[in-house]
Amino acid sequence: MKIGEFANQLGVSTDTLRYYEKHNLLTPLTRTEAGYRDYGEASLKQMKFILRAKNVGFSLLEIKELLQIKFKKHQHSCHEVKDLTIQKRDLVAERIAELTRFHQSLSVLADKCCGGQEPADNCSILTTLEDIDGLT
Amino acid sequence: MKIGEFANQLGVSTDTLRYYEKHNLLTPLTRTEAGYRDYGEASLKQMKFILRAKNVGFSLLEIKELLQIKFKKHQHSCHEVKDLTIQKRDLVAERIAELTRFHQSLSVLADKCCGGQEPADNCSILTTLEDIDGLT
DNA sequence: CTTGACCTTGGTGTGTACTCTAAGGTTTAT
DNA sequence: ATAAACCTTAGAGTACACACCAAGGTCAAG
Repeated sequence: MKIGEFANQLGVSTDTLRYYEKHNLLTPLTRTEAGYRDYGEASLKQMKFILRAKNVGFSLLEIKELLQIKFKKHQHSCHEVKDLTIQKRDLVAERIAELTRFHQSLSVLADKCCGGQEPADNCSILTTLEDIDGLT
Repeated sequence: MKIGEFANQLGVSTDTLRYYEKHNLLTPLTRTEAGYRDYGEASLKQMKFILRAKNVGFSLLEIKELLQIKFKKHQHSCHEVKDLTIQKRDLVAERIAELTRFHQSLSVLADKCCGGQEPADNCSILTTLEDIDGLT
């Protein structure tokens, strides 16, 4: 299968596939005589793995680690895989916590403001940002 | 006040201050004879505004908008300010929702895996990423 | 046999918020 | 007088995950 058809099947761009190849996430096993990439069943499976991993929030770098483990499963332990997963989960949790603080602060600000059409001279959002030191 | 002292007082780097200046967030009013930036009380206030806005999650671009409103308060309405705030809040909420989905999926994966020292040949995390199509 | 759709490589551009470097001028302390 | 510590500019580099482009080769249909 050439790159275009392969990309279509997966709903990604050919650029993406070449990018993944350059970054050692997925390399087609063979090339045609003309030098075209030739993707097969194995490539399809691997791409699906990558896309699923992306869907749960892993970065491409993390996915590369997962793939290296997957390639040599018997040389790695369940522990390693679970560790990666938990590390990622905790990182995501931290980011959620930070964004939740933002959301909270923004809600407080928004609630303070009348939102009317009058000039913003006394807008409580602006004055709060000018005056208050807290708001972490 | 020269840039180094000013930066120290605020806990930011001199690079950051020059970066903000280049992007029209904060420009010191005057320069010394030698061409050094000279920061005053007004700059301090404005930097505090910027840092607070950053603390609630606004991007530098959004902060620039807020500053433009702040400079000409009577030409803008409360409505505009509240709109910016609410737009940002909703954006943050979307990102939180996405990350929460990630967190959920990662938790499910982690819970499935024993995490033991045995080889990863049958690791449920890997097999789940290989096999299952759902996991959105 | 030529047109159009595909493929190749290598390189640049995007957004965000800085950080770092090079090459040089200024100020302050000894 | 000279070294340390500051300042200046312009420009490049970082992370991340691609998208886009140019210049050219290849393949199937009409």
